[in-house]
Amino acid sequence: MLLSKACIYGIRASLYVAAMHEQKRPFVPIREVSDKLELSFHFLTKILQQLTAAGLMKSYKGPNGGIAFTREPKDIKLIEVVSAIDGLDLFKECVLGLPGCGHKQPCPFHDKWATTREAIEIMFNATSLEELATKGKRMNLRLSAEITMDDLLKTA
Amino acid sequence: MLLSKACIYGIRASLYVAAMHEQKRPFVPIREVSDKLELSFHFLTKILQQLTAAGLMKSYKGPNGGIAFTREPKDIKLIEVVSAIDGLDLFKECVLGLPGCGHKQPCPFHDKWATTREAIEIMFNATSLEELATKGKRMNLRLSAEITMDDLLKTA
DNA sequence: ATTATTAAAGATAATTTAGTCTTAAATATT
DNA sequence: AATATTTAAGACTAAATTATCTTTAATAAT
Ligand code: SF4
Ligand code: SF4
Repeated sequence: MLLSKACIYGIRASLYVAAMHEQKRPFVPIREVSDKLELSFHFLTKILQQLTAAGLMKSYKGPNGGIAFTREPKDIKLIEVVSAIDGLDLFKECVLGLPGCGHKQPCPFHDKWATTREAIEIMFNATSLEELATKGKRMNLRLSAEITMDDLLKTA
Repeated sequence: MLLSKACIYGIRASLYVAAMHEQKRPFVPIREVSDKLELSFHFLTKILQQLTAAGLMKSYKGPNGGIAFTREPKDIKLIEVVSAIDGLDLFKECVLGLPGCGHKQPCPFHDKWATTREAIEIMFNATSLEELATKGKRMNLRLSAEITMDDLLKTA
């Protein structure tokens, strides 16, 4: 598995919040996100705390509170979410798990892996939250097992 | 992490056995592999059993026993080792963990991920054990934290 | 002030992955 | 036949990840 569950949930939640942001509703309660995406509320809370700790989101307690991005979703790349939750190891590590990739003597897989690894990094680096959220809305794609963007926005 | 530890150990062990195969020493005791690569003998045993169960290796008990590939390492692709241990989910799954990738409505990440995922699959599909083992020998690359091919072959 | 709503924090539990240890079965050597 | 070597199989333990539950703190509305 490329990304941890926590990271996947964090990305999906980020895409939901980004979609709401475009609807001029920047502050969203975590409960709403967890309900809509069918995620554990408490688990998601912890994950989103990592995003606020990383400065990607801000939070506000109390009625009408919630979470929101600190910057415009068009300026936030997916890799920032990945970095805040899983870290950047995926883009630095040896595919064979050997320590000191890039410093020490390479392993036989190095050249091929370095190329592939970079493609993965570029994918996350070149994709903004806004881009995916917009595309999701335009094409009514899904953010959950059976729930598409239309479903999500309908009852927002 | 792209591959599980079990899968990583399985690949590293396979590369060692492939290198020995080229030295006209097809049957290698598991203990030798675990010692050379600094892996847990029992853990590695279980992993290699998956490779024999998958028909990739054969084993022989008793003195001078060990494991060996059933086919020439030049005809065995890395993806076969990955498949036997981690399965092929990595090459089929949604990057966002949604079920039914390819059948159900896609997620917003789909197009980019499908491309990257294919690059990963090609990497494992287009690389043979022999290729990496030979390259490792030729360039004295490492198969363990501090142990290069030369070290491994020297005391074989 | 009181109450309701919300995120933060922390304790606990369940699951999966990783790793260890023991015993059994097969084979070769003597 | 007895012994040593080696893989197979299974029980067990440890660690990491995933998930749940409870309590606390902040904020708003009444
Ligand atoms: S071979 Fe390359 S990818 Fe693998 S550990 Fe060495 S430097 Fe890293
Ligand atoms: S968006 Fe694409 S990659 Fe993601 S689940 Fe759907 S089909 Fe799979």
